[in-house]
Amino acid sequence: MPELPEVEVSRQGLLTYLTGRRIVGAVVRTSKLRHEIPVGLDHRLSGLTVEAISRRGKYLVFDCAAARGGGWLLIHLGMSGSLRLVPPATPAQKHDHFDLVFPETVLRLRDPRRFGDVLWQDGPVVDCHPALATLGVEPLSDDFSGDWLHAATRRRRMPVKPVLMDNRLVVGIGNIYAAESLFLAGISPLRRADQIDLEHYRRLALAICSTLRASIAAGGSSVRDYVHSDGGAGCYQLSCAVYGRAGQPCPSCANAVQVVRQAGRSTFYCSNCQC
DNA sequence: CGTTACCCCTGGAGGC
DNA sequence: TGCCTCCAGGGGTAAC
Repeated sequence: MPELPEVEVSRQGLLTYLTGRRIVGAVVRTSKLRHEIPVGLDHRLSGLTVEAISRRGKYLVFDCAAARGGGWLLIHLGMSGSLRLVPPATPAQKHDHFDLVFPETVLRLRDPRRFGDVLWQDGPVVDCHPALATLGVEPLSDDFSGDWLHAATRRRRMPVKPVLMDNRLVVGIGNIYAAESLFLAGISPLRRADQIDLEHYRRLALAICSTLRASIAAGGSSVRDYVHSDGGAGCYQLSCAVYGRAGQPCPSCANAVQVVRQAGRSTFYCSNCQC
């Protein structure tokens, strides 16, 4: 579920329901996800108001009266995390690790693999939190471009695909969108990052932006349902050109889509269209 | 410094 | 039916 577009659409879905709402408590059922959930978080959150919800990379960032003595709640969904709004007193199920409780609704985090995170940053500044401090550029911001990408990869001898997934460089690009963007740009995922020229990086940056934006636009309705309590019904499937399609015809040239292993992850691509 | 190998954790799919 | 292996949209760390 969660790469940048899914997190962004979740954010947009939650905005309407939670902005301006007062937190009455939190429930921690599993203390350790990727990191330990801070002790006393329930007490710290109680009485604070959610003033805004933003996103940094794949983190959801809840502004809990940060400028007025509160702080920031950070939620990362890892590989298998999901958020739902459920009615108060809805029984928790297996893997429901954390609740943010409001008078009229509960934001519930479910995460079977527990690669997600619930973190807290006290005070007015969120960027100093260790989880955010080393993050790279937002791919949908003005700071991101082909020229920037080209300059930032001059000493990167790794294949371009794992470089795209390095969140110290660019955030939010996971295994799916790395593959899809490289396909759209006609660049092989095996190419060394430092051997790709400026023109191709300009194509790649445009491909990344359009892929992410299209996914945000397309994901809207389904992830909004996902955020609501009716999760499960009508699971939305993103239509991919190459990801997950090993052996199937490339949508452009009909050659079989290839799959290889890079840095422990599957990489899908068309060896005819991408070079 | 850049790069690799491995670890964290559960569940689903498919082979036998 | 069970047991086994492999795979999964993320990310951190130790070691070379």
